[in-house]
Amino acid sequence: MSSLKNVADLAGVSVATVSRVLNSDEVVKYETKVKVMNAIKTLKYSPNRVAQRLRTTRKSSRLIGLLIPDIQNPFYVDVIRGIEVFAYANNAAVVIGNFSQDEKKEKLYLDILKSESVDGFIVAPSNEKDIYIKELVKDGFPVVCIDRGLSDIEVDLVKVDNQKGAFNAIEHLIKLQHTRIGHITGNQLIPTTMERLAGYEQALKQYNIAIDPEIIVSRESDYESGAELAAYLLDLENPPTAIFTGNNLLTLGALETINKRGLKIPEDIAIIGFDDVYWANSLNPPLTAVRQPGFEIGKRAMELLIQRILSPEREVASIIYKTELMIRKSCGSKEKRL
Amino acid sequence: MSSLKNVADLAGVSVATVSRVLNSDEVVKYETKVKVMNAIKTLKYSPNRVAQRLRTTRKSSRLIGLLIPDIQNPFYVDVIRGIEVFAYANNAAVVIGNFSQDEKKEKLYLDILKSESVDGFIVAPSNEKDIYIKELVKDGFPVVCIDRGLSDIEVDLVKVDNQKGAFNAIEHLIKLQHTRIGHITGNQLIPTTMERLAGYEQALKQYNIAIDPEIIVSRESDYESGAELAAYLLDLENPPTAIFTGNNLLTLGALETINKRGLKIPEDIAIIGFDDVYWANSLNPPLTAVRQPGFEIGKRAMELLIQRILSPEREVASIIYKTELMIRKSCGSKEKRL
DNA sequence: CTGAAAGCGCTTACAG
DNA sequence: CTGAAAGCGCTTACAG
Repeated sequence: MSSLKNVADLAGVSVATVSRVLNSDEVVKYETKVKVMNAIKTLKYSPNRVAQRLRTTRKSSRLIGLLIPDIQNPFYVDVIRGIEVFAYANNAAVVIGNFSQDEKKEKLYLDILKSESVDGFIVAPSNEKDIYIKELVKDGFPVVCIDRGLSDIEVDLVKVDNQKGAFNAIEHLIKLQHTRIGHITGNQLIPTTMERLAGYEQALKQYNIAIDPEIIVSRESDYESGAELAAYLLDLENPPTAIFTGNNLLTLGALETINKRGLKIPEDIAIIGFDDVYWANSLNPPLTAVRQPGFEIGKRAMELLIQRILSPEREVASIIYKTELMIRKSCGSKEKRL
Repeated sequence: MSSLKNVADLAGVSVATVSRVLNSDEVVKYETKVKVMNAIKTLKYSPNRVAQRLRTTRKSSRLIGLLIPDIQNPFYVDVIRGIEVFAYANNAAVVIGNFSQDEKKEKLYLDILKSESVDGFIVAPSNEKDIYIKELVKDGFPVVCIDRGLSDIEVDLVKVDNQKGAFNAIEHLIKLQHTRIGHITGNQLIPTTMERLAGYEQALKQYNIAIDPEIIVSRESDYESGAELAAYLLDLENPPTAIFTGNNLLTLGALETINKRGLKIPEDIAIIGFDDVYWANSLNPPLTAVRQPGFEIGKRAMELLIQRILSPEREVASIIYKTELMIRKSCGSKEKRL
């Protein structure tokens, strides 16, 4: 790979001049510029991003650090796609860290990313008090949070109105005459879990349905928990007629249990999930779900991050997207139940 | 963030010495080492990976470039997980490029990764002749290919026996008395597509079933193609009784069409897919599929890459994993059909 | 308009 | 056993 020096030699100018034309500094004379451009072309020169990054300031060639709790969750792959498309358009590369909801791993990745001098971070904090992320923000690194915010500290945030989304889901179920609605929540340390639970409770209250703690169950936010907690719910003496699952993975797990028992959806048990998937129609019956715009969330987060890098002093932004209730067939239809 | 210089000053030694203890150079005197260690601890010093990378040689702090055709495909997320876990254990970070089967984007990412001075590449070439990847190999960069090889050039490769996997799938169908088996293949420019097609044809031949080109259909390797091609197959005057789909996305798409038409699986139409997913049991009925060990593939690729970086001259390795036929319920059972 | 020089944070061959 | 110095490939303030 050729260097600035090589280009300079070939063009018969100094490295400073070459650097100037690369950074489109207006001062350089037209003829010089042409000579340099030609040299660049014949050497197929392209700047070394590592060297650029070692300098304190730079305008382009960014590297973005991404800290994701679980890459197996399709919601996050949508987010990643959004980030990546926008990054690509901005000549930025992204370093990815998947910490699997493991704080030790989160810390290690954070350290690696810091020492890679990334220009900024996009992270989903493991919880509201996440000290590592807080430290990052305090230390003045550009960071934007996705999906989950941070308490007691100002930070850019892009997420969804979880409470409203859950409320809509439960309301939908209620209008379909369900009154005994179970809720499989995610890990209760994760802020979104609590917001969705709040939406669930709010809907029940509003429609004067008593909240029964027996049918609100919780463990981790993963597939196995979904499967096991669904089994628990179905084994109850007075089982729910509908289940609201707190995320993608939980939904899929619950579905396994329901299928395994040969239960019919929605006749035997209705199900509505938080998080939509692009293959919701491949499920039988198609899944009714609360859709988060993952791609848009990623894209917006990347935009905010670039802004933040450019103007560290701009006010903190909090972008709350609306969810969309994707009504398909897993909750039944009004006619049927009436 | 503190630098080598800061540590050196605090410890009262030169930066060279600090660097030596960091790189556990045996020569440094015990007392000096202790002083330096303390300084490192009090300053919470951690080396700048960018500066390290700017130096030509280094032993740790690697950066790995990953070029993936489609992050929406669950197979690749398994691969990524495998890569990432092994990378993490080796203090390596991974920069990810998702090129969506778009050659322009592939080229751009490759350029970015090169100028980030990554220590090596793990890539799934867009096809066997992929000139960019070939160039990379010729230029002496450490690269290991996954899923798809390269023609006319020696390169480390980790993949699966696609032909055998497809053969097994078709044989399974045949033993279940299916004789009219449709095949929705992926993009025919992708090597794996052709290998799977070869397995399909081999099985039919071996069991003396005529190959009917009418029921071998192909477009892209994505969801929409799966949905549309399944519709095409089902609309045929003499439609197949079973469909073999060439990958994950194709399977999901076909499932949507089958569900939409209210067809029963496996009674009305049997389906077997290449690629398993962790939520295959959440499908109704559970999907019979050819499983590729994605996680292991990723892990192995990362191992090979590290070896390659350490000894660029070692012989080229070609690791072919076996697939596993995951028999569930989407193809019916022998008893039923007999 | 252009060049020489300093410096970003490291590592390592060379002296001593 | 340790330090001074060169150099990796850039950018930019300072001269001219």
